[in-house]
Amino acid sequence: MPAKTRARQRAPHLGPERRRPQVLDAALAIAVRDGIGAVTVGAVAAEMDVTRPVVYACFSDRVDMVEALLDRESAALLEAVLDALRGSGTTLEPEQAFTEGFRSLLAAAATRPDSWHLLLTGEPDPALSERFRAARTLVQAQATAWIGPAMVRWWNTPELGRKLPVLIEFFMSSCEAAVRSLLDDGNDWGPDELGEFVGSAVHRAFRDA
Amino acid sequence: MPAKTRARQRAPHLGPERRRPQVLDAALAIAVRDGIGAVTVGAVAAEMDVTRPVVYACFSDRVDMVEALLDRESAALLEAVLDALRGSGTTLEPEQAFTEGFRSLLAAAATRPDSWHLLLTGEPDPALSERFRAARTLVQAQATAWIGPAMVRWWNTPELGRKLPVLIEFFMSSCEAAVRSLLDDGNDWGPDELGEFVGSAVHRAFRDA
DNA sequence: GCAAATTCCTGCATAGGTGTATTAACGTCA
DNA sequence: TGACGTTAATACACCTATGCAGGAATTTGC
Repeated sequence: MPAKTRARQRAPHLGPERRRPQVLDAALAIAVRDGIGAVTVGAVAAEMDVTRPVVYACFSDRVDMVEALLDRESAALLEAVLDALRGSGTTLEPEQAFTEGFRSLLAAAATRPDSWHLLLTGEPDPALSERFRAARTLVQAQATAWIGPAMVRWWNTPELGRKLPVLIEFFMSSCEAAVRSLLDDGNDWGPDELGEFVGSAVHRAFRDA
Repeated sequence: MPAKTRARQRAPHLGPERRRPQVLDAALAIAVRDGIGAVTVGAVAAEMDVTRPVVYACFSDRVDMVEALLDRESAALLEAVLDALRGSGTTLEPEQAFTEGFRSLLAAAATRPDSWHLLLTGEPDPALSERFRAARTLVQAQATAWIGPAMVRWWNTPELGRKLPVLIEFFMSSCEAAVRSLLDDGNDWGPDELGEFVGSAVHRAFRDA
């Protein structure tokens, strides 16, 4: 026997079209396991038991590949977050708005934990930090556009123009903390009760700001 | 003319002992400017207008160098944070405890913004993430040891054992958000008033948890 | 002022990553 | 079944970073 027992000496002929999703799956697995810095073309190829040119047939570039990954993973999350923000706008009670918002945020997080892990802990690569920043900035802008007017309507908070940036930063961090708690190993909270708990806490912080 | 006008063809003989702090300063500058992933031996050497072997004379290793940087930068910060936690424990009023704590936290942050920047946005390197995690874990443990008993004393919060991990995660994120707000470019808050504002908000969130 | 030790620079070997051209195997369709 | 186009592997050139020699310059001590 000339070499170690290889499962298959040659991978099946699937073509770039059918390999693309496999490449992104492998890249996500590596990013979650070893950090996004470990997502190299070689690592992805090894993860799917294939050689590097196969990956290059799917994406022109390493950056192109990771951008595709971020696009795919962030699309679902972004939609979930924006839904959470919009959905809770219709609710009349302020506290319910927050708790419902956090509830649906956490429900979305529980559905695709790997995607959340990626977007929360990512950004080691200077060539891609722009894209992370952009995703976060978009959510932040949406949050500002929703929370600002709501606070005027509900509590007519004084000096809101000055306070709002700080409160938004606070809000974003609270969302991250909530998701982190939910995805934590020793966690025994369900998305619903955790959403209510955190949402209500954030509500109290904002109400008398 | 054989080459471009070089300021000094040969750097002065200082020796490893006097170069060590210079190396760390250069490393910090690079980390803040381009991220910690850009802190390579070559980059540090170029930053201080010296060749790589000079850096290797000070630190055996790239990891050794960055660990020394983290040690130096985190030492002052850790002390400041622990002081903030302990100092606010003597205060009797709960709300004052939070506002005072955040005030001294932000005062420390304002003194060494680069260090904070490093520890908040760092961790791209798998070989060093352990150290980042350790620093954060230590602060987290201290926060837990302080906040847990205090909440029992002040409000006798029910089901605290289950809630505390979530609240601590929430608290840590709030600290990060506060520091981020303070270090933000368009920020017009001083450490004191921002500390009071955020501390009071966090207090309301915790009081009725 | 001059030797000697210290300090710095030039250059090299190694390792790992990128991106591409060439070659060999697979699949498919006639 | 057999030929042809598609697909994957091998192999290469290049780059950047690491870590380590040996030779040149500067301090320092006498």
